[in-house]
Formats: sequence, C-alpha cells, structure tokens
Amino acid sequence: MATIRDVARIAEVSIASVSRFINAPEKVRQKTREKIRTAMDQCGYRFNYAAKVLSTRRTQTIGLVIPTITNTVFAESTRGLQDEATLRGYQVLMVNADYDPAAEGRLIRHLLERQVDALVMTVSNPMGTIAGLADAINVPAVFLFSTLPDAPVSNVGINNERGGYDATAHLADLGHERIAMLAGRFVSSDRSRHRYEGYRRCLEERGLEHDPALVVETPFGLEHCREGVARLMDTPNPPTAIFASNDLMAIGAMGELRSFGLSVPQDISVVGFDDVTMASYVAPRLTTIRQPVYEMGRRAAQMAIGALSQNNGEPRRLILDHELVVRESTASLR
Amino acid sequence: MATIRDVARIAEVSIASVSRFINAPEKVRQKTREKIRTAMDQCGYRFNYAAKVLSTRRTQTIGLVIPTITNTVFAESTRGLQDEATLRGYQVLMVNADYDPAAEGRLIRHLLERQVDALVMTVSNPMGTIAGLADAINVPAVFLFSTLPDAPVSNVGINNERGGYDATAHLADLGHERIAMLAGRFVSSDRSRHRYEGYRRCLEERGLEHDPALVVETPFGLEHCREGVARLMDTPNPPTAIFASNDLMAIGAMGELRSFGLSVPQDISVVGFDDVTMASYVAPRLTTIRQPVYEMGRRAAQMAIGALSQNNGEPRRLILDHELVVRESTASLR
DNA sequence: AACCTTGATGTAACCGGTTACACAGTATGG
DNA sequence: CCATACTGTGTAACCGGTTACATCAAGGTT
Repeated sequence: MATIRDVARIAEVSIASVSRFINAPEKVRQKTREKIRTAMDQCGYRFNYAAKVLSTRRTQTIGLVIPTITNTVFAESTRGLQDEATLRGYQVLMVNADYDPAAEGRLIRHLLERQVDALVMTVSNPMGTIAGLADAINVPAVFLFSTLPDAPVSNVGINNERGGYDATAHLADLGHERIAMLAGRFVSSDRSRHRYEGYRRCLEERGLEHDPALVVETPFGLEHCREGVARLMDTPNPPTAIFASNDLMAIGAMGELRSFGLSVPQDISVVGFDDVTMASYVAPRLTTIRQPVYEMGRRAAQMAIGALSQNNGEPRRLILDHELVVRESTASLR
Repeated sequence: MATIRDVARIAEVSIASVSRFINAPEKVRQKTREKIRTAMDQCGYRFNYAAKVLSTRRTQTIGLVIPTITNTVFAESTRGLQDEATLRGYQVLMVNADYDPAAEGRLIRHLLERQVDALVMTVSNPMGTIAGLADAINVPAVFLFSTLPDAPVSNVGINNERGGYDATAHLADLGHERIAMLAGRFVSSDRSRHRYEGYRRCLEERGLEHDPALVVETPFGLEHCREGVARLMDTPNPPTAIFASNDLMAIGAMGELRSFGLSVPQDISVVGFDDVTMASYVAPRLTTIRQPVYEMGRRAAQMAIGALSQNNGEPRRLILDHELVVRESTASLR
C-alpha cells in the first residue's frame, strides 16, 4: 500500500507538500499539485485515516449510542444528527445497545477508545451512566431523548412526564376511566418511566383509580406486545383505553387487539408516543404524542460540536415542545 | 492523556509488557499484571485504537453500506450482520447512502480510508459499483440483498426476479387482471428493477396485458407513496391490485388507498416485499414475499470474514429461498 | 543596494501502539 | 553436569500521517 512517502518520491517533492496537497491544496503551487496528482494515480495512493487520527488526536467523529435500530424513531433522530454533523464536517459512529445497560457501558468505552470527539447517547438511565462513567468520559457528552433538569451534562429532548400526562389526559377527556399503560421496561428506559409518572399524575388529578393490574411492563419491540396485551385483556375488568410507551408498541398492541376480536377505536382506544412516520399510515391512523425527533437529532449534534469548539464546559439543556396529534385510534366511550 | 509509556514507567516494566498485558494477559506474570493494573488505574490510562490500527493495519471492522436506516429491513439485516460479526470479534461501521449512487461511491472510499477489513454493501447498482470502483476496493467485498449470477464479487440475497414473479402470480391466481406495480426507482435499486422484471415475465406468461400506465416509479420512502398511488388510481381504468417494491411502500400505499375511500382487500389487493416485522401487525395484515433478512446479514458477515482468513479470492454466491406469505391484504375479485 | 515581506517547500520529530529479536533465568532430561 | 527448552521481559524499529520551524526565492520598498 502506497504512502505519502511513495507519492513524494515519485513526484519529487517532500512529504509535507503531499500532506498539504491533501488537506489544503491552495497552499501548494499549481505545478506541484499536478505532479502530486499524477504520482498518486500512478501508485494508487490511499489515505490512511488512522495515521491522521494518531497524529492530530482528532477524529471529527461523534459517537452515537442508541437503544435499537429497529425502532424508526431512532433512525429519524439519527438522520437529523447525521445531517447536521455532515454539514459541520463531522461523521457519526453509531452503535446500538439493545436496551441493555451493561452493553451501554461497554459501547461507550469502546467509542472512547476509538477517539470520538464527542458522545451523543440515548441510554436506559442517564443518571446511572453519569454516576458510573463520569471519570471515563473525557469528551463533551449530550443525552438525547432524555431531559435531566438537574444533571451536569447537556441534554436535549421533550418533557416526557408531561407527554405521558397529555396522552392520558386525552383519553380521560374522551370519558375513559379504565386507562391502561403498556410500558417499555422502566429499567431499560427512563423515558418510559417518566411517561408513566405523567400517566400516574393525570390519573390522580382526575380522581381516577390507579389499578396496578392496568400497568404492564414489557421489553421494547413489536414482538413483545402480545403477552402484554394478553395480560391486560384477559382480566375480569379490562381497560377501555391503552397508552403505549411508544408508537411501535402502540402499533403492536393494535395488531394484538384485533386478534382478540376488538376494534380500535370502537371497542378500545390506543395512544402512542413519538409520532414515527408509520403512525399516520397504519389503520386506524394512530393518535400519538409527537416528538420533533429530527430536530432533536440536529440539536444534539449542534450541542456536541458547539461544546467542542467553545470549550466552555457549561452543560446546555434543551426541552423542545411535544404535541398531541389526534387521529383515528382514539374515540369517546359509546 | 496517558500512554502505555506512562503506564510502563509507573509500573516499572517495559512498554512491551504493557502491550502484552492488554492483548494477551496470560503472557505476563501474575505479579507484573498487578503492577500494570494499578499503574493504569493511577494514571487513568485509555487505549488508543488509532495507534493499534496504524501499527497492525487491521481494524477488525466490517464496513457496511445500506440505502437507508428508515426502512427496517436494513435494520433487521444489520442486526444479523452485527450479531455474527460480534461473535467473531469484528465490529461494524455502518453508513447510509440515501439511495444516492454518488453518495455510495463517496462512502465506500470513506470506509476504505478508515481501513475497514471488508465491505458489505447494498447499493443502487452493484455492477456499476464494481465497474467504477474495482481498482479502489482492495478488501473482500460482499453485496447484500442483490444476487449477481455473473459477477466476480461475492453476494448474498434472494432471487428478486422470481420474488417479483411470485408476488404477481399470487395476484393473477386470485383473478386479478389489472395488476399495477408501485416500484422504487430502478436507478436507485437493482432489486426493484429485478422485481419488476419478474412482474413483467409473469404478466407475459399469463397472457395479461402490460399497461405502462400501471407501473409507477417513485423514490423510496413512505412519504413518496401518495403521488404514486394517485397516479395509479386517478385513471379511467384503475388497477384492482398493486404489487409494491417493498413492505414500506405497500403500507404507505394502503394508507393512501384508504384516503381514496378504498378498502384493502375488498376493493383492491396489495402485496409487499420483504416481510418486515411490521407487516404482520398492520391492518390488514400484509401479504408479502418474505426474505430471510436476518440470516442474509449473518451470511454476509460470514462470507466477508471468511474471505479475510482464507484469502482464496474466489467469490461466493448465495441465493437463499424467499417465500410468499399470504395474509389479509389480498383477496379474489368480487 | 540593502532590507523586508510573502509564498512555497523541505527536514525531522512526533502521535501511541505492535512486534521481531535478544537475552536472562529457570526447568527438564540425559 | 551440561545441553536444551521454555518463560518472561526489554529494546528499538516501525506503522503513515501532521506540523513547527528552517530555508530559499521572488517581489516590493526605501
């Protein structure tokens, strides 16, 4: 494999000129540029990124930890992150932790070994991550999707507690009294827990009974909704409405409810969370809480890169607005 | 930032021992191990991956090019690829090209600069990529999702032409005569083109008229189905069945058809392609051609890593079986 | 003519790991 | 007792870029 030394020899210039040609062509004379270009073609030169990283100690890369790639919310936020990063000359190195706290720690260390310049993370429990890895993380860090009022680390997202409240309030406004929550495992997601807390607060404020049998925690993922829905519906006094932790689970729940011979929203209402693109295409179109996920990804990239250049260690917190989007999956009780 | 030289100095051993401790602890004496471990803790040592890559010229990384992260087929195949890679001590560096041929070339070069040990790619036009980048690609390469009978490069996937044929034949068997195809842009995907060829062959074999107005090409992605469906349905003689290039577009089409006041499958049948997890949860459950995507991802990783160790440059081709999965979105004509 | 500025180029050290090879000390076998 | 093998460790060169600093030529100013 050819190196800049080979190129320099063939072009009869110094390695410094070759390096300058690569990084700032305007700094080398037209004539020299051409000599270098032909020499490169001649020996099939390939730039070695590792060598650059070693000598500059910069990778121009943001490390991204997401819970899963199979939920498209994360695909959409990643798109925002990538677009913004690309715009500013950064790359994104993405890893997914499958909602596993142990894997998160491993992956964060892995990204740091790879010399990422900054970290953007969506993890099970950001406060736990901060506590456990604070001294290991020596680059700007941003938590995405979680908002942490009192954390010493930047974060961007929505107010999940209020989102959970608003979803539940919408169902209560429609006259529902037995409102269930199909929740992603709290240990896997502080967002899910915060949404649950909003759900609880709403029930209390409205004077609705909180029946523990109406809250089921399941692992995230479409495949895991079956058992959750069964646990909710195979009871003497089943719910008339379900609030799901996210759209994926809401769609999964609607699929399962049909297997039970129930129609949404005639027999039972369903609210999701996220407003993924798919939510407005399924039947019935899903009522949900919209998060500005693309924008959230962009802002996370801005924060991470901004912290890099300004170097004023002050954490930034950004709480964006969510919005209830009423579609067809919710209705008044008959 | 501490280096192995710092660790060596503090532990009063040589840098070679520190390196051995990191890579093969059993090669250093128990006593030495402990000295090194405490020295590392003391100075907060962090391994530098770029230095390793530079000196070993190996990254233990597979570069992966996919068209988009917002279609979950690619999430599911990536999962298979990652699982297999992890099992064998490899990592995956994923980039998405947004179905843009120009971006594909850039990204492939980018991955090569990053010294990936092998490439797994799903690109618009593999033959074009081979022609254009043959001399640039100096690592084992595997095309995923596309099968290329005569290509000098390894590939794994299904027979897309026959998949397209089978989807169309299913509709013809149900008595449909005006069968449309909602196709992802052919220039963006040779899979889409091959599926179209199967569609054509089926129409011919069955003696069905091929009406060019019944084939619309649209960009990939849910958002782009609206116009495609409108073009198909706003005609004097609309189709009674639609074969979509993939499940995402099929789901998008079903959503649009409802906006036209049409019921699937009573008024019009829809067949998808891929069998993403979501396909069996939407209403109506989607009839589709199943690809073993997780398995495809695993096999691609096996091929790539296998080629690396054996180093016998023979390309491997693997055509896995697809399967028609009949669900609720297709029915006989009334 | 002397001096200064500017631009283009070259030299050599450095980034932080890996590893071939040398060497010392200990164990094994005849 | 010595030859031999084996284990554990250290030295130093190397991987392929970047960049501070030195050098030199050309052009402008007084």
